[in-house]
Amino acid sequence: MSLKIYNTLTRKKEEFQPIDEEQVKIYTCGPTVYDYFHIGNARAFVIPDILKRYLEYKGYQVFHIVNFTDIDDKMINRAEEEGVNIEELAERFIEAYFEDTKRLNIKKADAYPKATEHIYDIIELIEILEEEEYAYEVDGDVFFAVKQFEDYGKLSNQSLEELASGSRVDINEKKRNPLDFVLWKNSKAGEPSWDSPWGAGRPGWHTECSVMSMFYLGRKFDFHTGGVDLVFPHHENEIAQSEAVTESQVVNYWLHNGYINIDGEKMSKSLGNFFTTREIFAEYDPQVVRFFLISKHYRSPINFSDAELAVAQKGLERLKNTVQRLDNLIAGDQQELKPGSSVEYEELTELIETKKKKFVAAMDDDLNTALAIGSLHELAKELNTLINTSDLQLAQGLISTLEKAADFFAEAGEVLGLEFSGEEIKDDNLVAPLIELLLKIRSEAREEQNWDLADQIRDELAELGVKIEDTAQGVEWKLE
RNA sequence: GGUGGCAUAGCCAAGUUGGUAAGGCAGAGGACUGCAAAUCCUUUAUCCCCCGGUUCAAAUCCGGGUGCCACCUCCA
Repeated sequence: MSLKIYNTLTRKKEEFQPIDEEQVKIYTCGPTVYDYFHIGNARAFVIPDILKRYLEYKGYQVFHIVNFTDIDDKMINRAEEEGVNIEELAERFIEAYFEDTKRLNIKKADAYPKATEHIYDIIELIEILEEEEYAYEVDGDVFFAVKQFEDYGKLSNQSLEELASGSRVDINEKKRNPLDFVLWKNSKAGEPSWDSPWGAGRPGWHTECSVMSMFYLGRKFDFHTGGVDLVFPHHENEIAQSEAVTESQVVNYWLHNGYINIDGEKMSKSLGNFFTTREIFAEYDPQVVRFFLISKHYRSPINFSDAELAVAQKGLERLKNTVQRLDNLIAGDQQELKPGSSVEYEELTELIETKKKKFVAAMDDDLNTALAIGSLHELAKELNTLINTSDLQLAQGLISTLEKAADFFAEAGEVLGLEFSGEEIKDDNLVAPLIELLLKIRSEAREEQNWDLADQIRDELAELGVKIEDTAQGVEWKLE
């Protein structure tokens, strides 16, 4: 079985053929670090993480680059608003990015280049484009001449004429063609700038991704990911820049995730109807947020709401519950085991295999996480039915079969980036109130002179390392 | 105007090399339970926006229509 991926470039599902059998290269358009990222951005970071994890599951080594856009209009404006310098602003939100992606259980990329670290590489690329007559300079601005690039429009499946007719582009007298885009921007007074052959200025947005992707991944790499809104113009322009230089296809597979909507309307920073990911973390476990994001196919638009998250929470809990029961049974008192024949559980073993195959087939089919999760639910249902059987005998054959099921859940969890079993990360704040609660019960028991219960609470808490002291001022406790 | 996509039960949602509708949530019934909660099980679409066609067979293919969303301006 092999992985099939929908390629925006060809508008078809294609069988994945790695350039290098050993190592797959992925470039992801990362955030502009002027704010906390919102739940829509989160999707664009989780989806490539799923791709990466699944490729690793399939035995590939993955080399993944995520860039930070740390110089552009938004950065300049926000820095000014907040009265900080741009570097500080970038640093702050890069840190926030790492915190938030960590909580979403997104694996680290191999490198996180910043645009400002590659200014001279960007200048070099523009110089080549200028030499080859793909670019022209007007008063310190440098533009890419889209007419010079024959394939312009191939990603968004648009011809220049079509793009022009629907164009809402501002008329810029300097441009030869309204669709020409800025490679190098002449800086205004007070703006950050770098010296260049065209005077002081800064790079245009699209250029950095061409430069950084080829710098780290070479002139040919496997995947480029981003949100659908980046198809045009960002990725279209990136193709133009890169391929004008390489004269051959740079990216094999373009992956674009769908939007997150609010009440059917797209969520975006410009519309202001967005929720930052960390805002949502205050209400929901990051695992739930991740589960929500992958419970639908990555190319479909998804609606975001409190109700949807609540549904995701219940769905995830259901799976976790089953795995927990499984773990409990497996860890159960081994002495109680009765001899059992493995033949009895052959059916269950087959079932696990079937669901596993379904899971893999779903992931193979354009990363159909929704279907894959469905197979987990199906297995959970079967296991629960079995576990609920009152005359369930803990025979050795059953235990090893249940272990297979638990292994499968662990494996699936690794692919999906979810933890179904094990200790939940409980809020530390829970410990103190719990102990206080027990102490209150103990006090009540003492008042009723129920010394047995009171002592039991004290002794068993002591075993757990909680030492109780009855003082004149009341009950005190401490952790040993 | 161009381009891409969507329309499946109360809600969310999977499903095209055509073969007789996954899964989740809610609802209903039940198991368990001193009570409650939690948990678990069962159950819910004669039918997949509409019309027509191809076929032994279509949610899946073809033609036409309707509605919705996105991109064509910074946006994941």
